[in-house]
Amino acid sequence: MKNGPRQRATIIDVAERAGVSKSTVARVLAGSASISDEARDRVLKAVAATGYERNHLAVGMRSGRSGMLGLVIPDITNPFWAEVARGAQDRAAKDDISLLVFSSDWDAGTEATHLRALRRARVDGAIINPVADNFDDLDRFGLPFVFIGSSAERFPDTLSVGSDIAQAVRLGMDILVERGHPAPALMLGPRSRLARARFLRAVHEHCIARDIDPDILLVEESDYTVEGGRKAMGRLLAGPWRGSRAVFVANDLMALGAMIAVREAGLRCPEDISILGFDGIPAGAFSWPGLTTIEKPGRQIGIRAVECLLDQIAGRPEHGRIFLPCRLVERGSLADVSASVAVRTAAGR
Amino acid sequence: MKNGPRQRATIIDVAERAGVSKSTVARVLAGSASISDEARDRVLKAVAATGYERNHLAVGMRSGRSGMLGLVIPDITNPFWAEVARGAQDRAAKDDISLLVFSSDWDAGTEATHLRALRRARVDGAIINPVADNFDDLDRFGLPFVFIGSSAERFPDTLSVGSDIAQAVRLGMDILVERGHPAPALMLGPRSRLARARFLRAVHEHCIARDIDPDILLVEESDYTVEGGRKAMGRLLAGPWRGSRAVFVANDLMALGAMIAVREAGLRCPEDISILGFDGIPAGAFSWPGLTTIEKPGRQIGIRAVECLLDQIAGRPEHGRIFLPCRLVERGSLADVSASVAVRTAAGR
DNA sequence: ATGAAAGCGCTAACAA
DNA sequence: TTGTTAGCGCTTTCAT
Repeated sequence: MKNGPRQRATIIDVAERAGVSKSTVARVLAGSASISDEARDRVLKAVAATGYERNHLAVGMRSGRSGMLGLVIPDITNPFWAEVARGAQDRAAKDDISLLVFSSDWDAGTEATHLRALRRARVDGAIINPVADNFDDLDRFGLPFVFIGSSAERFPDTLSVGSDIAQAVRLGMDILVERGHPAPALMLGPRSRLARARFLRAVHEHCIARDIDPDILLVEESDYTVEGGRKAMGRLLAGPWRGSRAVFVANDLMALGAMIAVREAGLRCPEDISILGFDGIPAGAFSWPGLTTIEKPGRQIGIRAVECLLDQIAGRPEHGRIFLPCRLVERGSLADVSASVAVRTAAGR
Repeated sequence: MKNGPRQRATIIDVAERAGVSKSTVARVLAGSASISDEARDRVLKAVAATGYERNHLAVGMRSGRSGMLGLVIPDITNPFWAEVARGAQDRAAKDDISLLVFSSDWDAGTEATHLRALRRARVDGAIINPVADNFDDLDRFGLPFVFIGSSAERFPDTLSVGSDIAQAVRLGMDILVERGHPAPALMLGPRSRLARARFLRAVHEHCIARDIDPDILLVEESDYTVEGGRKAMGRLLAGPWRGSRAVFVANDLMALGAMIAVREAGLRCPEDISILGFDGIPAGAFSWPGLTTIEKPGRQIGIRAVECLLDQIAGRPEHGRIFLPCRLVERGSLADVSASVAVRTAAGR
């Protein structure tokens, strides 16, 4: 049990050993041109010999650039956000930038605390999934930042990277129609969430384009959890049901819950009820049947967010709002009744 | 799109505004006792008025404490490691410490790069799941650190926090016996992994204690992935099978794969084959049947690792190696055949 | 091409 | 109790 620190070499040690001045060493390290080969050589050797490693704290202090970025997401334990974090990490590492990662738990107070920590740590910028309704600290935040995720929509004037929900919904409705479910039931999140409105709007747009009355769609509401999805599906199953037996669920966790409810009701998915999810969480691959879903580009969001932030910090032209396309992941939860839809509808309860 | 930085107040601004010296401000900020109420009052007011926030870079530079810790795990996208990260984050936040998180992808080179980044960032210490076989940089690492996870076992002389695999295996074998599967098949990870040996050793110890010949246990080998587990289960199903039809799988991903293979073979879990997993990943809750498994205390590991590291940094008595107990999570993948084991065995293929 | 020196924001002696 | 001062390790003029 001896793992302890040691005295670290500074630029002065290197300078002494190389027989040059601090400034020369700094120049070599910075890759400056005006350096004699001989000097550079001796400095490099001295660096190797002393095991010198630049002190980023000192650099940051002098230059005003800490070489760190902050990432504030709701919960690193949530697979989607973990993907985002991973993308951000990888992209940042490319530029030799470190990431300070925080989980806000969807709590405005916690978020505020984390943002303060980021400011004190003097990160060069931050990527944030905002939870506070009114980000009034926004102006006072005093740091370059980029918003990510659907909650960023509350701030249309702010740089942000998110998934293209409208495109995703279109993708979902299209495959549903193709499989013979032109009027699926909808299982949405809580009214308070902005993503819900956006989801619903996209569905309406689709319906209108297809000449379907959006109001004939059954709508059930839940809370984005497995248990919530289970209960909501129970309600759906207990009520009247028009059209083909398919549900477009606004999040995978609820979809998984819905699947359980179907089984509990003695029915089968997809034979009796088709389920289409939304998110692309890994667990969807292991359910039975596998969950057909729309996958959000989590990793890409992380990557683009870092790039966007870096550009902003460097004063490069800004990007505005970026919406990344989602992808259909076909597994087994969607039945194809396009050939027999009339029959099935008649036979339905 | 106006989110930009601003000029930040320094301790000098505060001092001027309060009409005191820098040192007085610093003292107030540090909570020093020797301060007149009047001075404290004026400083506090000035702090509020200027919106002053301590510059951690500067503090770190002067004091040698950056207030940051490093966390290097294989992959933040892996639910177990995400749990660990979350635990570490939460514990660190309590002490107002920030976490630099890196994913090594089980690659020694990547790990080395990340460790270098941590050193340059002058973190006060690091929590590492070591991937390098020989951590020969260990002495040269030059930072207080704590190892986490099973790979830490390669370094018995080093502070570490991990799960108690022996206890976990005992837990698993006990429930297996209780349910009438005294001699389950074993699905293990690759030979190269240290966790495998430890797992196997614990099984042997159990067997010997129960007077069972360990060699009668069927052993299949795979690679800790879902697909690997699926294939391995296929092999198991194709071969001869002694005793009750139960498999103790050394990781949940493989267990989920095994479940799929069972279904593909036209069999049912748990009626035909019982499966016991190991890890406690969330996806296990959504499979059908739910995966009965042994859950590793991921979050606790993160928490304890930070505490252990902080203690080490502060020079408090060290902890040595810590093994945290695992927990049985009962879902539906384990049949109870204790009453009818003789019959079933006879009926088995 | 190189060195000397100032200073980033803060803490910690040392004086007063 | 308070102020003065000397750096922490580095970058960056400004001279040379």
